[in-house]
Amino acid sequence: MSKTGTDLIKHLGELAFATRLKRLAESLQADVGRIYREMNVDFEPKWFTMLYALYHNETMSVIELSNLLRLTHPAIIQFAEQMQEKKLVTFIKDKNDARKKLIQLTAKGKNIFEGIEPILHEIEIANREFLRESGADVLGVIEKMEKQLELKSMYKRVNERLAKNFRKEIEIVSYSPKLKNDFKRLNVEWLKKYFTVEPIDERVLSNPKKEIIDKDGEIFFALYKDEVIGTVAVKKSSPKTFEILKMAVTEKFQSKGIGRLLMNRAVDYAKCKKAKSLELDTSRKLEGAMKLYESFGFRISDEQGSESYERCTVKMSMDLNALFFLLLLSSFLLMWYGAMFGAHTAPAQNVFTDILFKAIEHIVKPMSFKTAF
Amino acid sequence: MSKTGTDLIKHLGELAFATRLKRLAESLQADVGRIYREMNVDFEPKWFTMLYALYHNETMSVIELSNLLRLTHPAIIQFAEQMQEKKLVTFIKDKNDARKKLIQLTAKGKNIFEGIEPILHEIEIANREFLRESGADVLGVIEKMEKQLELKSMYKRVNERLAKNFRKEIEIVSYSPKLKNDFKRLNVEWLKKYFTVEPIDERVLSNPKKEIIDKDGEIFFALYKDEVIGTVAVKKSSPKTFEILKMAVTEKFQSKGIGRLLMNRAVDYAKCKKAKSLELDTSRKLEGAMKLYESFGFRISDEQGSESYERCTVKMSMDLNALFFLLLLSSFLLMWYGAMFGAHTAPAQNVFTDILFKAIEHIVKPMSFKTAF
DNA sequence: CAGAAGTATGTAACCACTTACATAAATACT
DNA sequence: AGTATTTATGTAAGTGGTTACATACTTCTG
Repeated sequence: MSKTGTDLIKHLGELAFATRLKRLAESLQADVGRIYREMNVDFEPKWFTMLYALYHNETMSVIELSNLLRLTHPAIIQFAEQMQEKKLVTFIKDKNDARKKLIQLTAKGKNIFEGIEPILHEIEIANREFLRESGADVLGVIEKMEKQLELKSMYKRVNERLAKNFRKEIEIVSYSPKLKNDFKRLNVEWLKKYFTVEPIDERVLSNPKKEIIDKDGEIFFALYKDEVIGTVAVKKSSPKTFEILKMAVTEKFQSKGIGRLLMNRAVDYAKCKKAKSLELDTSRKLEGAMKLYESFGFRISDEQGSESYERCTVKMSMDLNALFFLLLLSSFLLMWYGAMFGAHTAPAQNVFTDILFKAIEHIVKPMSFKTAF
Repeated sequence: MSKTGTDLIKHLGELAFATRLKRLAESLQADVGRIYREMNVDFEPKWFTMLYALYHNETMSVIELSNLLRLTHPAIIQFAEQMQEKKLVTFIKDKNDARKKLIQLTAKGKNIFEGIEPILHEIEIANREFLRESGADVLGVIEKMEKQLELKSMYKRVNERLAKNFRKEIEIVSYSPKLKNDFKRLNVEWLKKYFTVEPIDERVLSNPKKEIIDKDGEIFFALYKDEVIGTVAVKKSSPKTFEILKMAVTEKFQSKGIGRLLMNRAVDYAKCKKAKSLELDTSRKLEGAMKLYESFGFRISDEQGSESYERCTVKMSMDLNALFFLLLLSSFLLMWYGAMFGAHTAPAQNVFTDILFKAIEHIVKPMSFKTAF
């Protein structure tokens, strides 16, 4: 007990920040609720925002209220029914849209609202004074926090940190015979989930040595604590072109950047082997994978219908010379902007980076590297 | 819609401050909950504080946890049972107190906690960064707000403002025959609630002219919008002493300062009639009333058992000369402290005022005015 | 040492919502 | 014009607590 004082939530600081904030908010809400109750107006505090909205808007639909009050639509329906019981609102069918139920304040409803206005006024003043006493622009800070969360939710913030830590523990290794079964297992997992294991898949997955390694290729594996969680293969498909194929990350560990680690190794391998271009087959169905490939510089070179394969294939490719040029261009742009903004890492700069990268992508995307260079 | 933008809660500013705060807190909590869920640890976020407390405290009772986590004891019991089902805690009977149920983490519970520690660490850092981005000492501001509320709750803040506004609309009038029934009605209301209407009450309440007015007395009434909501009587009980009696405020309007308004008028009346001392009868049962009388300077002069009356009576009295002296003393003290602190109305000064008044009361309370002067 | 008062736990019912799912009507897309 | 998709509402069940009340045990008081 002595280790944590008498208020654990407070003691936990940033770790229980949300809980503490909620506690404060609930204590304030409870107090306001008590005020209304003791005034014995025939009215419940939870209705207040809805009453306010209807007082200023004549009629509103359920969804409109739901959006305005940021509550789910069942909540609006429940409140509306409670208020209807007290004869504070009536329901009207929308003439133009038979689905819509319009909610409208009755005369009694308007009266109640006008009746509680003096109370509202005092609540507002009491809150204003309370906020002033706290010595900071509290509403401003809240607004800032809301905006910060809109830019990047707390979920994303924590998750990104966790993924980064996780990636540090991943080891990428090359093919060895004892990993043969993992190569097959990992690929069969997603093939079965999205498509079927076709004969050509079966041949490659069962004979990695013959089908990949012996074709001037390599297979990489992602290891996490002795567990094989991902793989990718790369092989020569023509004298100056390498193909990337059989990329797989087990479901439990997806969206954590393992694919990127594997791709990095595969592309590096091809570069070492003096590849001039890279290609791969994928499918529109595999959105995540396509985004990953695009981020590496792959562009769609040939979109087939569902003719030859059951899974309608998208061919993607990338010219490694063009990529080199692009990197050079980016570096120059980055240096220029670096000079402009100095060494700060302020948000403004990040926004600028985003715009810059978007712009680069816009220039680059329409080009077909195969023909442009 | 256009009048209120797309977020009513934000639009309402100070009026919906608590709701907005709660919304922010809940969105943060939901995000953290999602992190835990996706980590698929066999653990729910709501248990976290309890797990933390038990990890650092070996065993804790239900009430101890309830105080530390600031949750009600049924909440603790519910969480504890859920955690027991997952084999995270066990229950032990306290050897010294058979009522007590001690909650203790199992080995599995400790393991789970250690397992989520890296997640906790990232949550803490993500929150810290988030708070830093918001550009103010948010935890400090929250602490300040909590303290501000501890000093005076939002309920009290709003209520005091409302009561003040309400009192402005109260009119105090003197006796007139058409108020005769109100005098009786208001007094019968509380007499019936706390005691019974005894013959002596009945006589006074039914003959106000003869029993009060004709004894060099007066009856005052509090009016609110044509409604008679309170009354008090004052009459001469000996050549230099006046008695205050039959004070009543209808239940609906109690705790709003009406009693004080009535007492003020009654005491003023007695002063005008050159009274040297005031006296009244009341009962320990009527706590609120006794506090009011004390705040006017009345002190207990004679406490009878329940002999003569059914309601065991407390006699209170006050020497008006002594009161005058006391006021003089207070004025001097106030002047002195005014000079010391200047014209500010900072909280420090209010605290000082409190101490000062407490001190004055301590000096004054033990004195029996009847004998001291 | 009995009885009153206080404390620790247990339990039921409620509260203010939410999630998940269902259905009907409107609109978009061949 | 017919079908697929989207939108608006309805409904049941769940969630994370709370309040109110009951019961068992302990401590205080005369």
